[in-house]
Amino acid sequence: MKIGELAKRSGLSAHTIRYYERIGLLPYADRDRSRQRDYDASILVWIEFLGRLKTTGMPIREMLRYAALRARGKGTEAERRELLERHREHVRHHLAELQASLLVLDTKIAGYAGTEQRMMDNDATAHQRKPPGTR
Amino acid sequence: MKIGELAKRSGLSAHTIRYYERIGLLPYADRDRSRQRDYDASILVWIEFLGRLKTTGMPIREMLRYAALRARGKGTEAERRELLERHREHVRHHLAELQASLLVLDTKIAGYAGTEQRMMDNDATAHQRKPPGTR
DNA sequence: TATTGACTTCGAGTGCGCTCGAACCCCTAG
DNA sequence: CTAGGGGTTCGAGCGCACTCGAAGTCAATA
Repeated sequence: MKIGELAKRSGLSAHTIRYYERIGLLPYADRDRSRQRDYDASILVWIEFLGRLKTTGMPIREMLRYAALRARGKGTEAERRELLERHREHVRHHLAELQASLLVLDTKIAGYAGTEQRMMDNDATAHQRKPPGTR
Repeated sequence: MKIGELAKRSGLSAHTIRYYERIGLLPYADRDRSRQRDYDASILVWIEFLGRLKTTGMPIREMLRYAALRARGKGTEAERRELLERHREHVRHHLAELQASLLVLDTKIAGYAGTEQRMMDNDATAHQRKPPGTR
């Protein structure tokens, strides 16, 4: 598979794939006789996993640490697991925050729904202090 | 309340507060006789809500649209509600993705836990195609 | 043989959301 | 009266994760 095909299949752009290889997120790809990258389908599994890490907010720095351990192969399993477990905690935390904020959003929206015809003004522009005497 | 105090209470830096005012996320603050910003505690409510929007991934551009409607005051409730409802959909979507990825993470971690002494190698470095003849 | 189009490397540019430093001002306490 | 510790404006710089363009190579097709 050449880079264009992999781009289509992975959803990454060819530019991004080269960038990922450059920084070490993707292993250096074999080249064919004309120096073009030639991929095995198995790379898609790795790219998809990277996508999961990205979706869950892992910075590239951290992915690189994981990728490096992975490239070193056997004997790094415990470290990889720890890295992933730490990350999982971040994700759980973020998830909880998101859920809490979603509730706030729901409340706010419900407030607007109530305002629709009643104009209860739950959200006035009343930040500028104007106690008698100021200004 | 001066900017330093507000910074402490809101968790934003004074630099960030000024930046937010500059771009229009925070209303232009009244100044005292020596041209220093003087805040009413009610601004904290708004900052906290901005934090929710930020936590849930709303870009500043969008927050600005909301802030502008809010500043216009009455008559913009329906628009504000719509904006928030659209955002809520984004959040729900993101939440779902996060949950799915969390499951993947769990599975992966469980795989490593199993590998701990057994070395099942669920994650080999086998991307470089090497069918007999290549290279 | 000529053209087409996907590939190559390299380095510069982009958008986002801050973050910081410089140079200056003003009030209060010692 | 002086020193300190706030504050002010302004514009430049930063870290992240791409994204793009230029200039060139290569192989398959008309």
